[in-house]
Amino acid sequence: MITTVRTRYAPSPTGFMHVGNLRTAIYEYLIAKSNGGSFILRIEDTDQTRQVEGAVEVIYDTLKIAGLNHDEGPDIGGAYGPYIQSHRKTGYLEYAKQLVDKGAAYYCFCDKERLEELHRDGKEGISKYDRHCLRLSKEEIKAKLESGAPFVIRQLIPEGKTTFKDEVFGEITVDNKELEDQVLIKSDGLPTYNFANVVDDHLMEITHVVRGTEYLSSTPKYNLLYEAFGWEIPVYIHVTAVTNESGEKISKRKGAESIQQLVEKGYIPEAIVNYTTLLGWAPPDNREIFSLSELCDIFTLKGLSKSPSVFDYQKLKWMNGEYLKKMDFDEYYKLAEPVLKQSIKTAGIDLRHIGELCKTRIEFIRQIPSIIDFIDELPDYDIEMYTNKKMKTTSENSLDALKLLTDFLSAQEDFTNDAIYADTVKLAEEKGLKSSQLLWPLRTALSGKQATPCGASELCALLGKTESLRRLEIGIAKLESAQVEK
RNA sequence: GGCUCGUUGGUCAAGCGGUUAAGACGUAGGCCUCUCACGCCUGAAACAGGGGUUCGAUUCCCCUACGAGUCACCA
Repeated sequence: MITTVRTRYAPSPTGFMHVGNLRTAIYEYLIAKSNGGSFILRIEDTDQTRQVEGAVEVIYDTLKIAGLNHDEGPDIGGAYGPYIQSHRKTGYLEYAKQLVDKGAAYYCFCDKERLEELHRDGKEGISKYDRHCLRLSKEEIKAKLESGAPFVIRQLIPEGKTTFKDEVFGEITVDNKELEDQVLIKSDGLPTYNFANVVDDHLMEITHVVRGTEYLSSTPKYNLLYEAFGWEIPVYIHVTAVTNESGEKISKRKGAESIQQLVEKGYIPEAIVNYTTLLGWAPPDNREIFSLSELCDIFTLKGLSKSPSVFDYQKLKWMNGEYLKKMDFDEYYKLAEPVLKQSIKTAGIDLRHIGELCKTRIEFIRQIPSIIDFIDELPDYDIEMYTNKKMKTTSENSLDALKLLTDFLSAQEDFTNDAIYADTVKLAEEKGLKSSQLLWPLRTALSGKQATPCGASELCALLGKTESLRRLEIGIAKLESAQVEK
């Protein structure tokens, strides 16, 4: 029998998606796509008290940013709709009643007060529903229902043990004594998440249920439900949590950032997806840089980790730089151009070239201004920078060098990088100097910075003759006034 | 507290009874170079602890410690 793999990402619309959420979605997507299956989006909004404005849009937006295109969902439809749980409420009660008829569930009329009391009296923190309403006779139930008394429907957990198989954790057995008769249908008539989930997964023919390990302990109850209905149990894949440096599961409350915020901070979506996938999953080989479609080709359940992973910004930052380096130049330039335009007002500068120089030296586009800000305006710098042991320069010989260079550059006609470099080296040779003894002071005078995106000769070409000479003059003045002070 | 799960360098992680215990980020040092960066090379750094099983345990079993999850008419 050939069954198509169907996975679903089933978030509740809280208006926030962090890397933990994203990672679950990625794995669902990859499991489906690596098997030629379908990836479905379903919104789990059965809690009417927690509706958040615009929350569903955040989910659409995030999936789109990440490139996780779903095959079915509220916004695009599909053969198994509707894809918003609150829109499909009609069926749940009927299914719950089926369970009542089968003896796998029962009506409960206990009010909040009684339940609270029950919890309060519970010993040692263990408090299960006491099956008070299970004792009700058929007639009593009928009478209460007819009188319009509010009710819930609870799952009747049978005696024994329940075993289920998870693809990452293996077989897990739990004594049913640990399981509570959980509510299936709430008094507002809506299903609980736990019930809606089972019914919808079955109705939507979901083959692989992927979710966080927080559901590991309720999985036996799901299995009991599937068994009571006589439905086929899906493949379970429980994925571990993503934590912060302190080992706490990341959450909005703990200061996690949303995917949208990460993108706003300059992280490239592909890098976020790449890094997030590797957080809790290891590829069969040693590669680390993967596109989403490459991941589809090589993804296997085998690489999923059993222990939680700490989210490491440092490594994500590195990966972001890697993506920037390998990015197609035009695509990169589209991102860099606005930043370049803003930080360079000087006319006649080839921005594309500057962009090119920056490309391999940054991890974020926003780092560009700080490495090129000297172009518009020479920053005030410390003359200590002229002294460099390795370059064999001191403030004294730098002064001589700058004077020499002023004469030399004034006379220089070919103001291209190659020509200036070659001629400067030649000049140094003639004067019995190391080329660095000219080039180092030159770079310093032109940029006033410890680090520049290119060498001294290229700086000359970049700034032009007039500006270069002007900056040399400033350098000379700085060095001379320092000598006078001595 | 009960139950369930987990524990390889600072972090992500490979390993699936016999290895000098991979690799990556970070870190230290070096090389290259007109600076920085890129790139390249090298180094430091780990099997939580204790018992078994076995000729042999990071790998299998048990106990302890630590951590996580869960115990709602929330998802």
